[in-house]
Amino acid sequence: MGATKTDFFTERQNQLAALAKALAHPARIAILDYLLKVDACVCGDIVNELPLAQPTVSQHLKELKTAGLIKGSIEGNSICYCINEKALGQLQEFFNVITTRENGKNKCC
Amino acid sequence: MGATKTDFFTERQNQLAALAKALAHPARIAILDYLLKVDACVCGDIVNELPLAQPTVSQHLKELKTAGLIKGSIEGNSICYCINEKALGQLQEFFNVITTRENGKNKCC
DNA sequence: AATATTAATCGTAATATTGCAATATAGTAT
DNA sequence: ATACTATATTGCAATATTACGATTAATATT
Repeated sequence: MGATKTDFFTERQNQLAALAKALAHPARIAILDYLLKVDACVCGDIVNELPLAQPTVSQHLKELKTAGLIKGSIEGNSICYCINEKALGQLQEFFNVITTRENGKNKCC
Repeated sequence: MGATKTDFFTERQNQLAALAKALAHPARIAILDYLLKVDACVCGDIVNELPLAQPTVSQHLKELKTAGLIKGSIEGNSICYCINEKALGQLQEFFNVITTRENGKNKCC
């Protein structure tokens, strides 16, 4: 097998999982870290920041973009990347549900 | 290849990626949803809630437990699972960094 | 003790991800 | 036009994930 049974889960569950999957690699966390650090758009020097070859970085950027976590716009012959803040709302909302819940509601553990 | 180059990233980046990976499947989101809904430990009726076979669910539970997102304690001949609220602090903190940032800092996009 | 219940583990097939060399594409500059 | 620069795509090998049947281990019930 190996194929996720997406049909049996809700749209929201699949969407949350997809967002989490986009974050599920240290290189992609590192890319987001970098975009946050420079606090602005960045035109392609991400490759120099990472210990990975250019095609690999390009692939990770594509996954982040597909998931909606970053945006990219063409700027001459380079490309300008930046964080897409709005796209993170769903994930943050999910965490808020968990952490705003009162502690100690569990009957065991 | 297929093997992630964890050595080249920071401890924090690897840890965040590992947490995200644990969330990166709709079944595991569904398990967390269910644990939040019943707001308590649940002894194995998670299998009945999901469209997956018992060994598959057991495997997903193991991943969530390894990542620290849930806890499990033995209760007779069944096992009691519940959310581990504390373990989510890191992920939430990461999102806070992103969303507390002022909007409009991007020069393009 | 014999049987049932609950959940983990093993083995394995199908599929997905990771990483990179090689190549392609598209814009810039000379 | 030619060469250069920046990024994407392709193809492929190594590895990881997903799913489940079969089995196992442990406790409960009769």
